[in-house]
Amino acid sequence: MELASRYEPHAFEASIYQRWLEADAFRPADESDAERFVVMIPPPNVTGVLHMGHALNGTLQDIVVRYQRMLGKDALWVPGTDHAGIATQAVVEKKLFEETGQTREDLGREAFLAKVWEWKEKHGNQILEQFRRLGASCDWSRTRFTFEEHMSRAVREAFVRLWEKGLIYRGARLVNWDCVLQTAVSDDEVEMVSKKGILAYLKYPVEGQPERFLVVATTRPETMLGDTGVAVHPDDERYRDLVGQRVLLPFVDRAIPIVADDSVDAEFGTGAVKITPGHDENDYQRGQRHELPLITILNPDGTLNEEGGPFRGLPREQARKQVLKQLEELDLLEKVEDHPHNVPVSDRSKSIIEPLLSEQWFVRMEPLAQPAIRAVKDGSLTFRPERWTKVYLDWLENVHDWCISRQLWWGHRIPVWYDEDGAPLASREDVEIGSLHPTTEKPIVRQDEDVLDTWASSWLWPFATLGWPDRTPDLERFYPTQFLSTASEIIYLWVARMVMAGYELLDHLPESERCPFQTCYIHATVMDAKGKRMSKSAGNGIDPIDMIEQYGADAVRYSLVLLTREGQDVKLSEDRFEMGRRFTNKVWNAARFVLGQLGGERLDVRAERPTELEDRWILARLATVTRTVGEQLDRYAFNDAANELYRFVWNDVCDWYLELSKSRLAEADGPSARAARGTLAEVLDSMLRLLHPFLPFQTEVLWEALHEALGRERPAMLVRTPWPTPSASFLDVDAERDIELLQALVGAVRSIRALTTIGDRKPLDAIVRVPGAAERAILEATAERARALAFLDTLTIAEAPERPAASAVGVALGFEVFVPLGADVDLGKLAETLERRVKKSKGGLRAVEGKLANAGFLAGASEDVVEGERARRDELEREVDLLERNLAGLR
RNA sequence: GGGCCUAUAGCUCAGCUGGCUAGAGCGCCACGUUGACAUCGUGGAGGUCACUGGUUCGAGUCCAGUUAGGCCCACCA
Repeated sequence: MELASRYEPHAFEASIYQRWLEADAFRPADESDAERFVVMIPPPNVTGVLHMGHALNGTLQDIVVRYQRMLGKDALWVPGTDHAGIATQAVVEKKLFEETGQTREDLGREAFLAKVWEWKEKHGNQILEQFRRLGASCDWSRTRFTFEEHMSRAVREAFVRLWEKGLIYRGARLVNWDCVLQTAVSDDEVEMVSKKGILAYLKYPVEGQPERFLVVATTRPETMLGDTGVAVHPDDERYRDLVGQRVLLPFVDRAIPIVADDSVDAEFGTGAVKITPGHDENDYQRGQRHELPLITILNPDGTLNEEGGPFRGLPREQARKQVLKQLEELDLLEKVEDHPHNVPVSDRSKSIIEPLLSEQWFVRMEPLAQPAIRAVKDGSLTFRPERWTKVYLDWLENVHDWCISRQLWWGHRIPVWYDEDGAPLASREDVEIGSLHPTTEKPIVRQDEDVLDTWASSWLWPFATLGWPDRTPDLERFYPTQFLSTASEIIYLWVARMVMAGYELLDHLPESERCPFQTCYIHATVMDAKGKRMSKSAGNGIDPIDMIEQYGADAVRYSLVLLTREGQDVKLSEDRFEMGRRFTNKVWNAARFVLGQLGGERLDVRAERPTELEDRWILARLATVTRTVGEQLDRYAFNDAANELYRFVWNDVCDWYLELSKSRLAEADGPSARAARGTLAEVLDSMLRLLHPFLPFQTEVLWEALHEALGRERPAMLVRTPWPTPSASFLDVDAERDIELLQALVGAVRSIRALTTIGDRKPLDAIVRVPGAAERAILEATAERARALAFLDTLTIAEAPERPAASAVGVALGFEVFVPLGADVDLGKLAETLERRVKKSKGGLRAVEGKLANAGFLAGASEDVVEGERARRDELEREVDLLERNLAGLR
């Protein structure tokens, strides 16, 4: 096939992906004894649009899965989406309101849910489509959705099991109330945001002591209407006589007690704090300690209820202003100060969270946490980077009960039914209204209205996707999984809970096999160029699909991996993708060059024995790189592997091997040319395989072209081709060392040539004197190719220069380079160059001598190492000597 | 308040268990190619490795402290 001179990703990506799908290339064999390797995608929200975090995470997972597949394992990557209760419901409600002016209540539960499903069917696939654009090799036949029928069964099974063990309870608690979405949200969905805020000093008249006031400081004056006490520190002299007395609450004329409580900080504000048990977690606890009543002053929508006295019906923000205004009019407001403080904000609606007393369902977490803690302690679960282990453990060791009920419609309905007296019944199956409660024998009258937190389904993800609670073949075969890659912010929300669920619910397995994944890899957070987190609201996001369209999926993948150091957040700007684009272009052109050389002739690559030093060298490098990259991928060191390949492809293959081969390839069909072609084909073959996990599309195209160029039959697709094995027979230490000599020679000639002119041209020939006979032999053998690389017409390797009168200058590494008589060498610059090199070499010499002189080093180092250092010292000494002689000669 | 992370060339970052004569990519300067590479190659300038102490024969690398930036957790009204 004809290959364009520039890699054009769009010409291939879609069709290559289609061919993978048609070949069913991403699906593990139905029956196989091969080792398995399983990855579960962190299901993105159905409402989601691919962002850079997804793109990075998708790339990393795909690299792992493709690599493992090539190793011959049954690699399975299960894709899917999360129904994301609040987020999705909010999207659809908003759309409904915009289009028809209706609310969900107007439609009713059934009809509204139908709308959400309709929306999901229409838009819910977008993000998975986007994963395909990236090249994700998921087994799409196993695509799952957290709200599908099967998941509902799993969710109910889990709920009922926990219920039966007494781990689920219903209780009145202060929960984080989202007044916009009108639902409880969990602690983990609340974000603390720093706000300007105020600190208001309110004067509460002391009962029975006219003209005496107790001043309390508060950031939320409107909650005073729910006050049921005032607390001071027991040791606070100022208020000692007031403890046990009462103050009169303005507006509602309620007498509330003054109590002493250790939790009060006498230094803060006035040292007196109002107690509002219904609207503050601390106050709730103080209220409990002092047996104070609890008054709720808000409606679920955030307006004041009948307890609000004159402010009833006002939204809380307005109530705050009104309370202050009217207190001022009554002369009960001492002052208002600015007071920056943290305010809880809902992740979803961005509205300020209100602590509100309500009836909710909870899961007792402490017992579930124990096995999850053991999992990391006994090594069943490893975090990468390791430091996240501590974050995970800290949370588990101080875990709070989990509020699992949500006042939403879009979600798994809580599988609890009540009889006419309100006695609950949890059931795996739907319970018919009117049937009898098995224990109370009273008729069932209703199902609980609430639904479960989204995470109450996604915590079952690693096994429910495989068929649990049924003991399906998939579950038997693919659980537990090996690798989970996700974002740090969901270690609590998701990762820890999955581990708990695995241990708790997969009780048919021995404990050692329950942990849902072996390695939890926490990927970098993608920041913008200024180091700010990328987010839609900040508008600083870079759309991965835009980048794919601009640079190609492979380039985007490679750029992301090159930029992402393990454990290090990554600052991203658009121009960073240029790096990946250049690399894909380089690979493309290197391949194009090689393919051009092969030219359709049927070549038995392996039959061609290497004839030259550089053949042996590049094959040795290939063997080393193959081994190294394999090891790096085994330990999920993606960035290291990408760097290794980058250097190999660009510096070794392109800059050296291809260039060295050119003069040989020119001689049509000699043994050297044939060996070069054979080696090129061998290197390209392995290189494409090594690069495939990173650049799946491009390598697949080139793979086909390679086999065509070799006149072979159409091969298996690269996606299903085995990973190369590092060939031990290629390992060749001598070749690696000798090529360094050659590279040094070329470097020396190049640098002297740069400083030399003949008229207005550069000299076209040079003579190099090499000190040792062994080196000379090597260099003579490769002089022809070195000449080409140094842009010379002739290059003579000689023991003694044949034209001794020529300007002789030593540059580096033991060579003396002579250029023709009449050449004009920039002596000033040359001297500078030499001086720099002398300085460097001397520095090196000092270091080596220091090492050798050093008793500790000698004692700690093996004889080989010491020997190496000695050789290095001798070499450096020669070098310094030569350089200094030449420098002296110059002057 | 507790915990974590980061500080190395103009920019973005490598530098694993201490041996470095501190690297890469981009950018910049010079030269060369334009028959694999709307490019590529070669050469070069540019760094007291945040600061202060310590451990060591030897510290960018380890320890302590300081400073600056970022993140997470936490109930200061």
